[in-house]
Amino acid sequence: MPMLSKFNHKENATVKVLKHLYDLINEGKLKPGSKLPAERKLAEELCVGRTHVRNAFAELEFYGIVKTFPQSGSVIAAIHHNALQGLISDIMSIENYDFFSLVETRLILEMESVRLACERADEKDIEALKLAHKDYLDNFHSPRRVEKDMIFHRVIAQASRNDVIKSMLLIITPDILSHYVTKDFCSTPLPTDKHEHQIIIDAIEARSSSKAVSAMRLHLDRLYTFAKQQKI
Amino acid sequence: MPMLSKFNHKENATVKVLKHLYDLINEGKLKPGSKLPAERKLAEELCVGRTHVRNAFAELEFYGIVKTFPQSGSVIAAIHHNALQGLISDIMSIENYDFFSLVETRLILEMESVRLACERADEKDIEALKLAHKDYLDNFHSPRRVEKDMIFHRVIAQASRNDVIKSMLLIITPDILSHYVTKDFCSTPLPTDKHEHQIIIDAIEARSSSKAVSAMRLHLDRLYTFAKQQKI
DNA sequence: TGTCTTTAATTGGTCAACCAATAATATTTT
DNA sequence: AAAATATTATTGGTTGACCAATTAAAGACA
Repeated sequence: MPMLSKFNHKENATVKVLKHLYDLINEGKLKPGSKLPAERKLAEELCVGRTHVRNAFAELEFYGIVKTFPQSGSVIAAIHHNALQGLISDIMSIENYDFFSLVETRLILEMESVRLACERADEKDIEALKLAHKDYLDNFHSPRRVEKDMIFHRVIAQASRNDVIKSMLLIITPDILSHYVTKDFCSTPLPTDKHEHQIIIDAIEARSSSKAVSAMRLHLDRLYTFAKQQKI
Repeated sequence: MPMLSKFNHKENATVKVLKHLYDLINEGKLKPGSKLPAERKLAEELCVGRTHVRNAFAELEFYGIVKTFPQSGSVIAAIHHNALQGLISDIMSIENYDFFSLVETRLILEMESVRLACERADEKDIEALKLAHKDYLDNFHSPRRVEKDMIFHRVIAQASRNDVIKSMLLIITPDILSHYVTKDFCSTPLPTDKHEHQIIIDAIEARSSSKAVSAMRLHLDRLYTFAKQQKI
């Protein structure tokens, strides 16, 4: 049950608020760039607790279309009402993601991550990478292997010097993990994994981004194929 | 002030809870996979309101490392304590992202988005794309142009059939927008933008992913260059 | 009349009490 | 003694009240 949204949308109270804001925009009662109703007022009008209103506002703020000022109020982004409605609509429709999309996205981000790492990694990064790989090898036959692999990839993301990509991987990787422990994927370690990690390290050290990217693709190919056939 | 984290980290009460959990794991008092302390208990121990504890738990749940069960308690992910600490540490360190990383990530996601759209878009998607472009052209000399452009790109993301990428773009695009309205970027429309959109549409319709990707790169090149020189 | 000061109302942020569901314990029954 | 049942305690979820800061309004003064 992977989520990219902070809130569980089974709780309809929050989406009720979002829907109401959507309607207010639709009716022209809430102009883009203007202050939106006070939390208490909205809560009373919709007969929901103020907590839910605050949750809705927080989610909108997360997506950058609302800015809340303490003891003053909240304002909605000054973009056209059609765009606003589209954004809110998208936010409400955010639910659980399918496994394949998660894996596909991870593949993309990991490939870009390692490509950037080739350009930007310094000696310290490469040292950390080698250490993470050693740690991975030491735990190769233990259940910790999966987590050590995760750490290995996080070190690469760190070396990419792009905190946005790093955070995005941070978000989706645990979701993927929880998915394939239930599907009993990766229960037995493959010896090829050892070499694949080493190839990636060598490519980064040699600053060969093409080699690093293709090595990363190969490394994640089994997961990708697995996700693809799960989809069907 | 772009954030990828739902919570404002200026409020130190929440990070105080995260730090405490980190310490508990460090001291071995909180074992991976076990139940973590009750919200009330933590709140009292740390002399903070339960709201802050709940915020911390919600953030950890967002990143998939805790799961909360109503009227029962919350459990922490059953991964090795080193990995857990790394995740919590990363979460706490999430702050504002630099503009360049945001733009770089957007470029990556947009290119992949349009590549997938070439493979997966159906007639309905292409129709919506043409409509969005027409809408863009109609507002080319109005301040709405920026939002219409945003919608155009969202239609592409929709056609990519990858909701994870779509959501990620949804998160970072408003941040980028707010950045370059303050920097007075894109204040005057460039005629080339019109043709660039059209080239992308044609490439998608012709299922030519290489053309579509390079067209997208070209389309975002001005923004990318702008972000690059802002970085210095 | 116009400006400054003071006061009252409104706002988001925080907290503590309450609710229903769960888990643990005590009690009864077989 | 063991199992089933009833009771109590604990849990996350929710609500309403309170707090300090801000804003709007009213009043005083020039």
